[in-house]
Amino acid sequence: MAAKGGTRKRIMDIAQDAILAKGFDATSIEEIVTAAEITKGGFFYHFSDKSALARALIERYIAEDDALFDGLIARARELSDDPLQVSLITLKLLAEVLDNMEDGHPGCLVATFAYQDRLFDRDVHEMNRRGVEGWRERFHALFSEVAETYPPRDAVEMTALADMVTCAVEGGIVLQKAFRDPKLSAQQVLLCRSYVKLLFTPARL
Amino acid sequence: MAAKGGTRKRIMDIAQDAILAKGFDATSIEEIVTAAEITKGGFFYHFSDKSALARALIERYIAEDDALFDGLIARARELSDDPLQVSLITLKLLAEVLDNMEDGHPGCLVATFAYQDRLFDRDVHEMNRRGVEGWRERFHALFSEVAETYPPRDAVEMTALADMVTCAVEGGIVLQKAFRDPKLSAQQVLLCRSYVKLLFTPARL
DNA sequence: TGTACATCAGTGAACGCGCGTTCACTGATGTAC
DNA sequence: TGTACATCAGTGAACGCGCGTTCACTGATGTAC
Repeated sequence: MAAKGGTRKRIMDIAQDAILAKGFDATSIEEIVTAAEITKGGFFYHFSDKSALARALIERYIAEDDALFDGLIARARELSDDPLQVSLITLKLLAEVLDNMEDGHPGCLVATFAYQDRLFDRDVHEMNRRGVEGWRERFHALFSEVAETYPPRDAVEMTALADMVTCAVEGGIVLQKAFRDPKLSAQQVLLCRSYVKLLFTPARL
Repeated sequence: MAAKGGTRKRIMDIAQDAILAKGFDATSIEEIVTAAEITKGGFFYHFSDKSALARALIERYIAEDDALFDGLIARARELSDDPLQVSLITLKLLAEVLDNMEDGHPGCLVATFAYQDRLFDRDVHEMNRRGVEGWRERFHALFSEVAETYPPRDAVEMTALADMVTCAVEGGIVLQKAFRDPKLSAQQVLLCRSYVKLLFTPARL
């Protein structure tokens, strides 16, 4: 028997793994409860229906991801005062986090849910949107700060540049799943970092 | 009654739309045949089982995508002899194609299948891998050619740079679905283009 | 300290529905002689 | 030109299985007096 409150978390962990490998609809409650070593009734004690599971998963996923990004940015700010360096360090730290995941990133719930959005209600859509919006805002703030000091060498919208980080991660995960190469998303984040460096570094010779 | 061979294509078109909006498992044969105005028996006349549909879809999707990329690159080569310009024109043309899709890109089958790979057999995995590999090879050839003439301003693997184009499209589609903003993937391709420009353009002052 | 009751975290059996698949059959078109 | 047969592109009914959901019940733990 797991610790208090352990069953709910175990259900969610098992469900998330399966959903990221097969999709939401193809992941049955039957297989979840078998893996969690409970009965179907136990599942419905914790979640009123299957869509309540979806809401709980996306909510948790976004909260964890937000905390991760905030942690990386805070750490980068400890390591430098220069806004460009803070951005570059953040992206390096993000690449390291992705690189250190054994077997690579298991997949982004936001991407899965976005690609299966007909299955979900307005609540889930809204949480998903707020998720990507949160990432956008964080990187937008970072890059805007850089642009105040270092004029960009090409005309680029800071919102699009902020989205580029998310794209590198999301696109990298898709490629990494298709190629079965766990290093790809970290590599793409580093490429994004290289762009930020070239874009903002002043010409010195 | 549709033209000869029309039913099979109609089934595939309807199925692809539904799969890109809900996932493979959640798309039932029942709903496909209803929309195609045939019976279930008719479906099984064209496809031995549901997984044969998956194979046919991914095969067609990759062939169409390959043809699209080859067309864009060929057109860019008509417009310039300079390898850097060919790359930049190709990326601009790609962004225009994405931008001209009303309601945005409906979603990439390779991404859907990659995110639901537990549902499919080795055949589908292999086709998926060859799909992303084809895109990688095309852009790798393009960028390698550029690098021979224009030394890159940052140490970057040409394979990773080639994957960056795919990432911009794939990541852009994920964001565009989450934000419900159809312009996002074209924007990300243009950002990728800006990176290629900065990376290879020689310093002139 | 003992008893009564409430809450928590499930069990286990049952349900109806929709799914993928099979199969005998059919009507229209194409081909051989 | 007419007839016999084959193939194509499906129809329509039936199947068994697994799915999400419900519900009456249970044993362990917590709280009130």
